[in-house]
Amino acid sequence: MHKKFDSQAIEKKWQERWQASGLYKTDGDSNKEKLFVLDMFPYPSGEGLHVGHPKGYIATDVYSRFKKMSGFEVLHPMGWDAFGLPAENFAIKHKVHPRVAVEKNIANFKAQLAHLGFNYDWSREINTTDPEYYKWTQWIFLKLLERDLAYESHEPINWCPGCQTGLANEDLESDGTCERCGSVVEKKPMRQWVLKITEYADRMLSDLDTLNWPEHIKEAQRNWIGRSEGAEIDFKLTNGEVVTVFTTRPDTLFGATYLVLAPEHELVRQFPIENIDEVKAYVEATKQKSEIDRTNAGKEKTGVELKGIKAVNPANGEEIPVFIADYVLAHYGTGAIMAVPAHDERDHDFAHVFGLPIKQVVTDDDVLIASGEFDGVSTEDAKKAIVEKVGGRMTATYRLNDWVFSRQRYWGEPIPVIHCEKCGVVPVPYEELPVKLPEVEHYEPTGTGESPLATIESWVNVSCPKCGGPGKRETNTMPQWAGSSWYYLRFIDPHNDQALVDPQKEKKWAPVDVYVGGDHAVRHLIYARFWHKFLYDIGVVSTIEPFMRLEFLGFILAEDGRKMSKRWGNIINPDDIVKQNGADALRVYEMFMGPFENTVAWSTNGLVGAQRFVERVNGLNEHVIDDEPLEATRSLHKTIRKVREDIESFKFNTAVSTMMIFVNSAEKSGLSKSSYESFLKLLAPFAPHLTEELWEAAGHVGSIHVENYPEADEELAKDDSVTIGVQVNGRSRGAILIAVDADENTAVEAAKREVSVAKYLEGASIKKVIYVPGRILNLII
RNA sequence: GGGCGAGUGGCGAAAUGGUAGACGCGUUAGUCUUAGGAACUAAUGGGGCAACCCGUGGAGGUUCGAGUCCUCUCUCGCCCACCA
Repeated sequence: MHKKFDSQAIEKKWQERWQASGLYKTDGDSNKEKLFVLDMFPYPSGEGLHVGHPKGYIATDVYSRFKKMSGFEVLHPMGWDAFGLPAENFAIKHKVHPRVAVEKNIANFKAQLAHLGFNYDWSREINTTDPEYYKWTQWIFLKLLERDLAYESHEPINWCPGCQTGLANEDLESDGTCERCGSVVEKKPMRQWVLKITEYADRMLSDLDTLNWPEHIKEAQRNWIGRSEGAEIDFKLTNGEVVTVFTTRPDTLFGATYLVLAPEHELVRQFPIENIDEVKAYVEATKQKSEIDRTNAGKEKTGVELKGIKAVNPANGEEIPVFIADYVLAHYGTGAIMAVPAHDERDHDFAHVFGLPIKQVVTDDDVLIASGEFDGVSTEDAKKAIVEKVGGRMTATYRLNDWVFSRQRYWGEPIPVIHCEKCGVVPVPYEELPVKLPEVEHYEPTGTGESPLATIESWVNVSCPKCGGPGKRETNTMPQWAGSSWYYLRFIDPHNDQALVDPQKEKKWAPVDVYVGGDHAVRHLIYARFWHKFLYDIGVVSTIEPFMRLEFLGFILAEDGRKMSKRWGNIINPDDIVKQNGADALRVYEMFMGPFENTVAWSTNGLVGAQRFVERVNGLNEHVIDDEPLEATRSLHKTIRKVREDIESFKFNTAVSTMMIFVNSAEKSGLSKSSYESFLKLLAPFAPHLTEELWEAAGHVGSIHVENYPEADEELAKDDSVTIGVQVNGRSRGAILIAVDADENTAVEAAKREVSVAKYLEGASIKKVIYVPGRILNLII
């Protein structure tokens, strides 16, 4: 029977009691086995939550409640990733301090989350914009600087004219536009701070194997790091210089008929070149081009020959021409290539435009020809041999570039260094951290490539910590990804002002055991892994990886199949659902919608279905009887077994459906009080409010959420008879009900008695019997 | 162009190689009603009066038996991409 109930009253009652009793506080001194369950913490936007946001939070809530009830001490915290452009842009538009806007947004988010009954330990709440927090973000930067993993560079970087700030490669869409504002990103030479993430490329790649992550996320990371095995080969030039090229195909060296340098290549500036004006013009023209224009694969190849200079092919001594062309990228490999038009499509196109020789050196069978002593050698064997012969080096290169780490915006962590005329870059002494963001009149970017901080002279002008002379503070700030690259560690020890994290506590809680989120397959996870490995190297953390298991979630679309957005007016606020249908119904529905990793459209009808289920549970005590039939006991224990397995593997949809099946059958058969209470415990992680209420109504004093999660009794879960399908010649012809342990003869005899089967057996002899007990009987006639 | 996934009813989806479509939504019929977008009962992949036949994107294959394994192919999604 459905039994409606006042969900709002029940939810309010228990949410208040839980908070008052500190039920969800993590015990840092517990002797229980630890488990760190973490959500990707949200950016508290002004829009508030829509019903899609809590999906992951519900999952971690179910999982951590389940684990707590299974005897684990669970660390399950929440915090705010609150630096970044949206807050700043909001502040500019509405003329309020970003801090004020962020505080307001956080209060709103927190209230929305509270209505869903999550079991977060709020005493560990963190906020990346809190100076006590970003003190340690700055501390990490100084440590990186100490180890030469942070450096200043003047190379051209991505500049977004819309946001008026430099960006990392990771912040660009694949079409070369800014992921925030959609502007076409330009290349602009400017001073910036860069982190040597490439130093960790190999470790980030190989340690992926140690992680329990979805394969497609690992693959996305491998793609992003983009390791290519190949060789560096030196080409001598006729003017005495040497150009080093990177190639993955050293076996084709004999087919290299010209050399191409990136227009930005440093040697280009140093050559005495006959057609220097033409070359300069081309270099200039390249600078003007956006990344999109330059990397558009379909367009005709352009370039300029460096006249008066030839290169010598080290394989055969041939003199070959040298070009600059924009299809060669300065920041990949060595910024120079040997061109093999016969075996590379791009080189072929270029050779075609410039009328250069095309020399085939590999057959269709991957065997070398026209390669002197290497003729007949396989490409695989030739690679090493040729590199050795010409004195090259086998090496690897990466698509990944160092991390452009400065932003010319206000709302971020100040980079804690001081520029001194005498001493150069001087780190702010550790004891002076945090370098707090000063108050400013205007947060608008200056547009000059300088941060708004540069306009506050009283803040900028300081004395050099080293020599005491006049110095200027660094006015660039860190990117939004900084604070989120280590926040999981702060949850372990959120109020420590002496260390980033206490080593004892770190050993107890790290790493994150289960990490849940979506949307950040590459950036956040790459950056966080990089910082974690660095923190490992300097002894702050004890594990080589931060997140052992990752569960990637699929989003919830609006009912119309589009993304929920203000623009489409299709946003559903969880507060409204909580009011109309109840938090438990919302939670059950979001877990039931489909596989956790699937993106599924919201369905109000589906939600009502979940609500009906919750209401049936509310009426289930009316079916409690003194002696339940064996069938009901069996059903309970099978349900327990399945629900436990499903929660463990994040298959929440089938966990819910299993419980639905149980309720359906228990309503018909009746169930004992003990089975009823076991079921309440089983459902408690999904519907914490109602189960708590029913638990109390059943006469219990303590919370259901500290009860032991039910365990299946395998003996009681066993069926004694089972229906199995019967096939004749592999086609289904009926079914028989037999004992689970029935032998083959019994099964065959039962099949012969079954009318629907028997008619196929008439006048035929059984040649072969395939009998899989409990599964299938197949008779071959 | 390269890589990784995924294709099952009207919809979200289940299914250690063993009666495909559990569970939920929707739909249909009925019951009860102070007529409501409530609840309950039953039916619900397609075709056929029926016995039966056909069905997991398509074509082959392995197997007593294939949604599941193998080969080829089509479509969609995601990631990377003038990356040498």
